[in-house]
Amino acid sequence: MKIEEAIKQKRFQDSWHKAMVNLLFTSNIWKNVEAEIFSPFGINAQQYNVLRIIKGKHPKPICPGEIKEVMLDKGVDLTRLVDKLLKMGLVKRKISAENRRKVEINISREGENLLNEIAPLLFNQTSQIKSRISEEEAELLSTLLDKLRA
Amino acid sequence: MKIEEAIKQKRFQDSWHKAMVNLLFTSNIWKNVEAEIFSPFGINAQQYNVLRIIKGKHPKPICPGEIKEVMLDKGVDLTRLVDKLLKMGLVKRKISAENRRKVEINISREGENLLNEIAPLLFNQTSQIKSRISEEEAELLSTLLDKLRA
DNA sequence: GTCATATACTTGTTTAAACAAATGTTGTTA
DNA sequence: TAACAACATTTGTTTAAACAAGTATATGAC
Repeated sequence: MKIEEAIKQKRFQDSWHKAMVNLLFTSNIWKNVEAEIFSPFGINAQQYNVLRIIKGKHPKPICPGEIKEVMLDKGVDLTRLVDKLLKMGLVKRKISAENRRKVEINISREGENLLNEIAPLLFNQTSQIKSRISEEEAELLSTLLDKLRA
Repeated sequence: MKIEEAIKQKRFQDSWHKAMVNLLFTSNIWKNVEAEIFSPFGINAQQYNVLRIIKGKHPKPICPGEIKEVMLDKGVDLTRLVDKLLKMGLVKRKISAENRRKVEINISREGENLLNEIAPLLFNQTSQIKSRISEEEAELLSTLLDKLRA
């Protein structure tokens, strides 16, 4: 469905404006799709991403500062986000022995299980996209988005 | 800058996954750009859009239900959003005489002035995009996004 | 060693999203 | 013309974002 029908707006200022509206609209839809995948597990996209980052360093521990560096969004409240993951039993947390300012976070067995459950569901979603645009088109889309940010 | 550098991630699952990450990342950046434009005026993107929708029907009044229909995001709390616009003196609100369940909203003179101040700033931002991608590329981007949602 | 500075998180507070329940109004139907 | 469903919006409550200020620890200059 073209963006004009999707948001019931006949005309746009110009092609660039239309593209930007489309960008926000489409990303919003994708966010909702992801949210529906995460929701049954009681987590959100941000928590999922943090959990993956923590798993990425496993079995070594990772500290909030390191997580923040890797994350797309810089203004995240890691303390309270990890609080929640801890409460759900998805991670373990302790103060570093070498540097008592630092906090060492590790993924728990339950955390790993959760990621293993969610991964195929997400993969499934992405697979549906494969039927809608070709690999070349996906690369082209990335290239255009890269140019857009410049 | 390519997405790989932008988020410091060397590899992705596949081209489709990369495109989706890029989509979310790029839309987030654009949202922040918009937020910086709106912030000095004490409003956010959602309030700006609602104000534009209200202006779009001016001088006829519009009711919350109508606004909701046109909006991209369906789960908006129109009551409290309009409360804020009212508090800032940007709109006027009264109960409909024909149907006392309905609320009639009109843009105020101050509201129109605000839109007139912000419009060129937004146009300026979009113009920068014109130097980064051509009109054909903008159309192509829209087409790819349309296919993505399908 | 002591003091200033930087680091690494944590806490507090305010503001906004999200979702369900409630209120008042109108249309419909037996 | 009650009774009931549908409608349009509001209110309440819980949960999460956002941003500034605070705490504890470490580092480095003198």
